[in-house]
Order: sequence, then C-alpha cells, then structure tokens
Amino acid sequence: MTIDEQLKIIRRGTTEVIGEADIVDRIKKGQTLRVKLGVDPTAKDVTLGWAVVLRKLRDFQKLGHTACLIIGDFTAQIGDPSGKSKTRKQLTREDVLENVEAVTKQFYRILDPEKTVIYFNADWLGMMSFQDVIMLCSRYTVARILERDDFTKRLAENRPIAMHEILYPLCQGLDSVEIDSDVEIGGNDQKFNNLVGRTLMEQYGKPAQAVVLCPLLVGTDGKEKMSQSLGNYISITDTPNDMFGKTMSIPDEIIGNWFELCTDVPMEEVAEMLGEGKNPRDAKVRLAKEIVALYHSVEDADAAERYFIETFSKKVQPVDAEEVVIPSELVVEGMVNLPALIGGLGLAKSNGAAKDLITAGAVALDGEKVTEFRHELSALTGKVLKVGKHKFVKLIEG
RNA sequence: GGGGAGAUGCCCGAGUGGCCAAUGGGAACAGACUGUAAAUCUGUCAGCGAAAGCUUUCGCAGGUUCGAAUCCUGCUCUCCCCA
Repeated sequence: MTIDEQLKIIRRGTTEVIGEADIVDRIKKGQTLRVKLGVDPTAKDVTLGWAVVLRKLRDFQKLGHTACLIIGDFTAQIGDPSGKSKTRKQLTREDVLENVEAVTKQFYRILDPEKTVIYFNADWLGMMSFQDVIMLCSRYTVARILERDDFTKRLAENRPIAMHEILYPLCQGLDSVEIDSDVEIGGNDQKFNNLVGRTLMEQYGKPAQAVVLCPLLVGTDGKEKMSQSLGNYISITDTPNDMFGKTMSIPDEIIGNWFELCTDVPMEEVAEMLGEGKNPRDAKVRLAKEIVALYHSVEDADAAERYFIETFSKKVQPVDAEEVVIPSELVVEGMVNLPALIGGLGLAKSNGAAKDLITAGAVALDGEKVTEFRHELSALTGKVLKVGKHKFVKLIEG
C-alpha cells in the first residue's frame, strides 16, 4: 500500500491530524507505530461514540501498527474535566476495576487482540512522590493550563475549578512519555490534553507524538454528544433490533456524519445516497443495517430490518416479544393493578409514571389501547403488553 | 487576612411566614401527524394510593411558630472585590 493510500485511511473521519509529517517519516522508516488511546473507565458499555476512536485505532492495526490502550485507572479517580462545566465526581477504585473488566471484553469486538497492549496508568502515576508531582508541575505554566477552553469558560462564568483538575492534562501527557507513543488518538475534546502530551514528551527529550483527532459522535437525539449519562447512545452490545431501531430514530441531518464515523461505506457512495431527490429514510435504513452487520452479522441486519418493518412501519405485534412472568404478589383476588405491574417490570420509571402513560393512551394489550388500571389476571396472561412506542413484553402467569 | 454575594426540583430560574409539591423556560417522556426523522399541536413530568388522601422535597443540623423554601442560630460549600 502506498503512503497516500495509508494516509487516506488514517484521515477518514478525523478533524485534524497534528504532526502528520512525523507519521509519514516513521512509516517510511518501517517503524511499527505505537498508537495510544486513553481509556477513561467511567462507563460500563462501549457506545458507538466510543467506537469511533476504537475503530480509528483498528485502522492503524490494519496498517500493521500496535494499539496501546492506557486504562486510566489512576486518572479516573481525578475525573477528566473535558467538556464538563462541573467538577466530576471521583470514582472509587472498585468502580474503576469493575468498569474496566466490563469494557475491555467489548474492545476486542473492534480491536485485534494480537496487536493490542494494555497499560494501567496507576502503575506509574500511582508511584509518584509529592516531589515528583511538584517537579512535573514546574514544567508547565498556570497561564498555559488556563488556556484550555473549559477552564477559560468556567473562569469567565465564575464557576469553580478545583486544583486537582488542572493536573489532569499533565497526567495524561505523562502517560505518553511513559509508553513512548508515536501517535495518540483522541476525540476532539481531547485536543488540549493530547497536545500537552506532545509538549511534555519534548520536555523529557523524546520525539513528540502525533495527534489524530476524531469528531465527537452526536447521539441519537441529534444534539448532544453520545454519552451514557445522557441516554442518547447505542451500545455495541445492544441487540440487533435495538441497534436498528435506535439508528432509525436519529435525525436526518446526522446521517452522513454517522456513515463516516460508524461504518466503512465509502464516502462517495454516501454522497450518492444523500443526493438530490433521494429519500433520507432509505439512507438511514442502509446505515442501520451497516451498523448491525458490523457488530452482529449480515443475517442479523436483514432480520432486524424485517422486524422493524413488521413492528413499526406496519404496526404489527412483534412475534418474539420477551416473555415476562406476572409477579404473584401483584395479583390480589384475581385482579392485577396494571400501573404497579408496568412500574414493577421497569417499563416505566414509577407506578405514577405508568399511570400517566395509561391515561395518555400509550399502553396497549394485543394492540388494544388500555384505559383501565385494574384488570383480571386472566385478561392479561398470554397477551403482549405495549408501553410507549417500542417496549413490548409478553405476559405469562407465574 | 479584610469586605460583599449566593446555595430552590434533571438544568436555568421565580418565590421572602399560610392560597407552595412550589410560577416560567429548557430538557425528558407520552399522544396526534409521520419515515421510531424534522416541524407543529396536546398532555405528563417527587413517591405511594383506585380514590379521598398520605409521605418525602427548596445546601446541612437545630430552633421560633398553630403553620417555614420563606424568620433565627450554627455548620458546609461556591463566587466576586481587596491584600
């Protein structure tokens, strides 16, 4: 593969490649690049948003390079201030370890384990003495740290910045020094931190890493960045049907962007699909199938499409709704209080919320809208309960 | 170290003794319309209860009062100005 072809792969779905010339040099010299990605173990699920940078890492692996994952078990206890207008809550060591375990398994759905090395940054950051920390701090200035726009903004808005937060970029930069990374991949919001890595590596007399920045994937709401705390996410472990359905719910404007960041479909083809006179819905169906195929299989993608058309486009009952047993304690003298059932099954936030849903006409039994709260047990069993647009369960007697 | 301001529901933000489970906006959820898109209209939005109603909420802990988000005391946290 020529250098240009390799660069085309590297550049897809990035906003900026800083130090690209260094990457080219090192590839020409035949080096196996050490490509760093910091992993913040604050979540249990790998979302499509997270997958963007993981897939970029995989691109490098495909070109023969080594992925260096830094598990931020130490830094997670500080909390990355990136994009946050508030001080993050600090995680306990147990939380971190639990998340790490859940998440590393999911990484290998994307990454090649043969070409992946995992580091824990507590191994070096946790060993530093206070004197080491002070020496580190002496290599950076307050003014430079405060250049960072989160900090600038917070200062301007009279919001607090805790001292430990300004150390976060330094910690992350030190990771790069420690593992001698050639390239660091990061989301756009990591630019500042990644650049600190470059500076720090030079300070320590090492060649500076290049930085590859990927845009942040917008969530299914089409507004905010995809994140687990906002609930606008698709997890790579979601079922094919969920993945498909959630993808179909994204606003039209972000379809192209999702193609670029979440699939390998050539951009020329994407432009074609989104051209004049084309129905964006068709592009979205293709997108949804591509995504399902990537994390499940082509067959699953086809099945998910069929399910989607049956259930939502034609509004037919799903055949394979999950079966759920009606808890016996909810049955009193043969009667069941439906709000309590819906609340109890977690289909609504609370019994009160379930009641509101029934009143709003959002609840149906075998396709028939329900208006009553109390029902005979016999009138419920064997029926498909629908709550809202896309929650279905089949009720079974306990 | 000195002086000043402030802490209200997911967020912003009204409310200064009873009419406050707390105005308004945003977010979210649901219904109609759709393409599980957008826009629009409507409804809901502390918990429990079929309901009457009950319980818990206005930084934290006490107190005054028949009655407190509102008054008093102490505490915690944050911001601003000066050093």
